[in-house]
Amino acid sequence: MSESMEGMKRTHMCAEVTEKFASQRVTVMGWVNKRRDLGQLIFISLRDRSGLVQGVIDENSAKPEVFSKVSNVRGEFVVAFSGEVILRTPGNINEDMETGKIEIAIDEFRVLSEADVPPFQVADKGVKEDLRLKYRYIDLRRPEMQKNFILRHNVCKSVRDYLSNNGFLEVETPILTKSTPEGARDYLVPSRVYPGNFYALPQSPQQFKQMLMISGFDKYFQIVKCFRDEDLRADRQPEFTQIDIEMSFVNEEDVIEMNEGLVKTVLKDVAGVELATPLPRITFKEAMERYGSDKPDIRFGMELNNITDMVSDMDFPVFKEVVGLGGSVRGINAIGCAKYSRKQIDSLVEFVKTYGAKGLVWISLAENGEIKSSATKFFTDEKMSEIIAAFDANPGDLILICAGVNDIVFDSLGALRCEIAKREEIAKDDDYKLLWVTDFPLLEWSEEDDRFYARHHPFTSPKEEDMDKLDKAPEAVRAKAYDLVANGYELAGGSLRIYQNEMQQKMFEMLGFTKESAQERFGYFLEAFKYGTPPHGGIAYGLDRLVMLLAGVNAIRDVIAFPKVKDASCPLTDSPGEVDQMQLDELGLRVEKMVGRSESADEN
RNA sequence: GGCCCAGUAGCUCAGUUGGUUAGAGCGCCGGCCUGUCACGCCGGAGGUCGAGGGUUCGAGUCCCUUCUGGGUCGCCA
Repeated sequence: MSESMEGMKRTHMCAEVTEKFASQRVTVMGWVNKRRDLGQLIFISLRDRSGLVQGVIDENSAKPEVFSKVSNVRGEFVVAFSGEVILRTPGNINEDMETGKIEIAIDEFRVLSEADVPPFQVADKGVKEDLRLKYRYIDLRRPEMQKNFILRHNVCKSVRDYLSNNGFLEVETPILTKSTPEGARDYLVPSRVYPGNFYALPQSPQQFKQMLMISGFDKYFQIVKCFRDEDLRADRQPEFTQIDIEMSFVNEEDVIEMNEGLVKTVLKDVAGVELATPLPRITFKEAMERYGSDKPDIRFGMELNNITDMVSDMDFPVFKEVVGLGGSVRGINAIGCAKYSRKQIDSLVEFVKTYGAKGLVWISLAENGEIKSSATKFFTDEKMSEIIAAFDANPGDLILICAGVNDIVFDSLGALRCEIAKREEIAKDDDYKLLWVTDFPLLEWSEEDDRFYARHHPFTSPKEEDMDKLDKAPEAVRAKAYDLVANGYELAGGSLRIYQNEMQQKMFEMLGFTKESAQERFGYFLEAFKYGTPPHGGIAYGLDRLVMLLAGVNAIRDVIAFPKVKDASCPLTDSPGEVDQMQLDELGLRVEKMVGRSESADEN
């Protein structure tokens, strides 16, 4: 039987009831975390967003109807109780609880809402993802999850405060907008008024924020949902949140400096971390050479070492072949990994194969000085010593070498050094190592489509000093683009934009657009540039990733209240779902192929 | 679309070489208990071993197909 809360008013959140309220009467409301029933004495551990507080009731001094209500509650019932705050005797203090020095002597008790036995307990650890998400509202009661969302709120607040204090305006941009087929797949929304026409959900408010610069807002930001219909990962959801920023009359230095202030402030505000600025910067080229990645994790070393020249004279087919093809031979020194068994090394070989590598050549330096290798017979003693010296390897180390075309070698070794760091638990979650990666290539050649694509987006400005290469060697042109990288994650990415119409036309031309097709797709945007465009640039952060890093979790699902699962569906609402024929008719849509989700799921 | 891992009680898991009636902890139900806080003690219920097919005298265990979830490659201007 549930009761009304009429006449009862909550006076405190659970965790607020500390010893300073001793002998005061308080009223708390929340969920029964646990009932500990000792017969004539019952303890109720009550939970709300703030934490826990314990209520106690003694059969001998309590009204029988109150005692009976308390003895009948179960976990997750929503209850309210009032009573005097009493200090616990020294032997009964719970040091692990904020409110462990007191308890509430219950004299009034109401069951506001009963609860079925939940499918899993709030205290359960390691509950499977699909179950957690199906009953997300219960999952979100877990203190770890509540902590994540309080953190998320604090991050947003810190960002808003900092940007507001620095002259930024938050302006909202449309969610129903126009499809821009460059880049990720769009989510489409059919138009009722114009059957056969579609809005697209924004992949980012890129063009709108640039038009806001043209409008003279000068400094804009928005904490905004973005949508990309691509496959999910631990750090990728189809809808995610960006901290989107754009500034006028700035150069790269201005944008970088402002953002260093931002991350420094956020880290200090929410995590108490002192971030040393200015942050290190490396160019894209250097990031690839040293870390095999454009988002290097610099919490640990194991940098890549190019030994192509050193091995070019060797009569080893694996090396010889790639050197002949213009590829390279590079490796890393996995410090202290000579202990790896053959099986463990084989698993590393399998690991790099997923990145397209043919395999790994390894040299293991045992503690006792013995040297083993997967290619011993091809190495002279002299060559072996030379390579070991090049990697600065000592007894106990394991050298892992990959040969192939550069892209594959970088991908493989870049991922391998992170994999080894993970296995060896070298990197700590609360060690935040941020850096800027700069000087990205402007364009990327697509073999498949036989054309260039903008690596960042088609509004990114080339570097002045590379302008002369635009026609002769487009692939060598660098962009005024920068990424903020933290612990191996791309935390933010941005650029200075093209603000001159001729340059923008030129860019479209290079991307293979005809004047007409550029006009058709981006006409409104090009038009806007004609009416007074300030030089501008900006950046966008993956808010979910930022919060994930600060929360010390390894999937953005844990910092998104109602996330999607791997196939982009939602186990809680069971979306996406079919719609009525009437709705389809109204939109002028006919479904050709239907793949049911619910039917197949029900058969299990 | 590819590859890898997992699926056994409500939850988390164990289950040997294929062999008797599939177990544990938590939770749940009933009883006892006045200082618990992972309360304790006694008793009980609860299983399509994800599903389908196959091999076998015999399958949770082996094989095939499939579903669900996770990770990842491709993809993500």
